[in-house]
Amino acid sequence: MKNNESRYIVTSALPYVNGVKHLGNLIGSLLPADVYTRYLKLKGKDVIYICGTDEHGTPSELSALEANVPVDQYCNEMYVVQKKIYEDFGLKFDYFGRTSDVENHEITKEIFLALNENGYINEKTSTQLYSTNEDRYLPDRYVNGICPHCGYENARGDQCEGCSTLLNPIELINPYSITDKESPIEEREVRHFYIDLPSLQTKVEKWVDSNDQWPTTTITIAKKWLKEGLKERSITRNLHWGIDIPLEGYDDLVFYVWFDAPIGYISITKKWANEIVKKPELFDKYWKDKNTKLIQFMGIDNVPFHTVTWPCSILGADQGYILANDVKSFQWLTYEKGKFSTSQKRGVFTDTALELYPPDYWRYYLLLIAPERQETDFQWEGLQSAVNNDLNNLLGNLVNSIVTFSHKNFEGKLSEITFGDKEKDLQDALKECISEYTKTLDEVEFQKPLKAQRKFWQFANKYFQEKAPWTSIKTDKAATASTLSIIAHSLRSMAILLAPFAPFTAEKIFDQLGLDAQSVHELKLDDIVDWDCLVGTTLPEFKGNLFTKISNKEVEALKERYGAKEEAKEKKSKKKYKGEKKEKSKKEEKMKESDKNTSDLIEYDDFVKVRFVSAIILEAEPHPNADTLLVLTVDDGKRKDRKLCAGIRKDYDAKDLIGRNVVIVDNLKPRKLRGVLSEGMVLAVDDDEGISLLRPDRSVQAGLRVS
RNA sequence: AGCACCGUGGAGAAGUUGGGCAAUCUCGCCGGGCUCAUAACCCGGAGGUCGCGUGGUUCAAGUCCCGCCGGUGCUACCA
Repeated sequence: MKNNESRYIVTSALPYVNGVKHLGNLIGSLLPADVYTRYLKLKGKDVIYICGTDEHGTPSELSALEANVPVDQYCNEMYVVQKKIYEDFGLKFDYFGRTSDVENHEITKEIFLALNENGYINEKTSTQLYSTNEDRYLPDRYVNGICPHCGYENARGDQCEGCSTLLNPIELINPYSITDKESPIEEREVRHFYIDLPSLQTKVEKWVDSNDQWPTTTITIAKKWLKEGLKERSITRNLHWGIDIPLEGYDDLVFYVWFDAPIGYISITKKWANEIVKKPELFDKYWKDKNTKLIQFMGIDNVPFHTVTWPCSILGADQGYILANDVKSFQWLTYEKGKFSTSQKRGVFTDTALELYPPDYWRYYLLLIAPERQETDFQWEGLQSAVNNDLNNLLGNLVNSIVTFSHKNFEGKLSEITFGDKEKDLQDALKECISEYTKTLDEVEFQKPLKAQRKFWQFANKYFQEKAPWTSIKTDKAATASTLSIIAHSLRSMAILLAPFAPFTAEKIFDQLGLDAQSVHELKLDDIVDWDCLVGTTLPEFKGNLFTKISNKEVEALKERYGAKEEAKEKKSKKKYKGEKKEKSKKEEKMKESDKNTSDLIEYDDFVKVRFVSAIILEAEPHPNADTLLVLTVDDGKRKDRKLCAGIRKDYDAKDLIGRNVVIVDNLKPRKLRGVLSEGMVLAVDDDEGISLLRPDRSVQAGLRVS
């Protein structure tokens, strides 16, 4: 039955070794790849799941520096930490390796040499900034300085956030290292190897075009890069931590992490073949046989590397490695309407998640909201609802019910099933569930197969309710026994279907049904429907609830603790504002009513907190990135270079504003508006005719306080 | 700025590739039923001009086209 086509390699984007990942990273590739692998196994396919840590590059070096340990030791430690977390989440890799392993060094060098042999490698020199105290060359994003175009003081090496001009770090005035601001900076000539992507464009384009079954987002991104035309790309860096260049005289260089990281998929498989299963011949069978299907999971940011640059390396090296058959990408997961942020401590990280709740709670909820088509939002109430309503009420309670009822009346013995109309409906519902489940999983979707399962859970509850065994027990014991038995069999099917998504729960259900818990992972699609395998067996005594509900109190506390509160409030008020705007245009009367409301009076003390001062406009120019904004330079009595963004462009010409008196809010927290820092706010009113700036009755000097 | 994606009842999502009879699901809300189980489960109901345009195409648009507004991401040496 197993033919050549049923061999798969599933990969998840390699998590960077630096630090514990948040839930977005988990659902963005690791978790779906695990579910998909488990599903392929359920289908009886020959499949391996390959992942590992991506370890090279500047961030590793810096993190190690901060932790005050050698970088290799740092990576060793973090590798262990991450690996443990993923295992605890039930991610069942065939092998979780590392890009710093010797196999990756070897294969990366081989690929480089092959590319060089085939004429796709060029050497070039460029000027790079070097931080003398740190003894490091500075990647673009690790250097800040004054923007030569707009004078913005903290322009990044790659792009000025003030005027959004793309920059080369050597253009910066007074550049400094963001990791050591005091360190003197030198310009140094360095030579680097470049991969000649332009020469490989036709080949990779042909390959991309042959993959019209890819998800749309994947294709769109790949084609966009190709359309713009590929540029030569440097594949080496002046770092210490990385893979050496296998040529004489380049001891100061290592490969750029993005060159060697994806090669990790190959090298980790090699290590798996050699050391885990000890069948070295499997390596070629998986990676060099055209009948292997490579399915890669990743966040959307990784798509260009997996559809364009890495395939270019493989195609250019031409060593027979296969390319991806499917590149499944995920959008971002947001956290309570904001971003997950390591620095601001917003969001839940994988280690703390496991301390809070069992892995299946997270797996179920995250997969239910998997950001497949669009960004989706993690919300504590969502987790609560998924756990309480879906898992506990529908599934857990049904198990609970059957076991206790059966023990009360039948000593846990399961009888044969008598099939009537209702039973046939239940069978049909399961068939439909399986059909939806396989159809959507074959399309590499995750929300839908879960929802299909939930639908069946509901159906089973409904059946149970309609059969009302607590009533029938009084009159017809045999029929009641049959009802319990068919539900017990349904639960067995549910467990098998659920196993790829929530493996621990599936095991628990099997255990409660008196089956071997581990066997739930070994059964195949054909084993799911079975209406007599439990007949005559005895259910074990009730082993306790499958789930524990999450209380409202807990949710409140969690929100507080993990930084969800503030942001949520902010967003709410934003929404309200939007809503008001809508009403304003449609139902203005309501607005007037709310104006009359006197409950919003403030104390004098509140008023004096806001410092309104007079100012004079010195310059005005259009905002580079926003059609509605003007950037004003004003004299506020203290400085003559204060910049304010004002949304008045549709009603004012920049040139008419020079020299005008205005009133500004002096102590408003500066905020960046579309890339330009606005230090304050100009007062204006707005009616049907447009915007009108406020000004003193006669011309006055700048810096006078409004009182 | 360019490009891409997104904007669907109070909340979160599906539906947009191939336009078609009642816009789907989960939660929340209102009312009812049942009691084996963890205030569970089951049934019924209210609530949406599918961001905006009195825009275009069409017999027909949430779905295609145009414009606008809002949000997010990417723009190649952070990974």
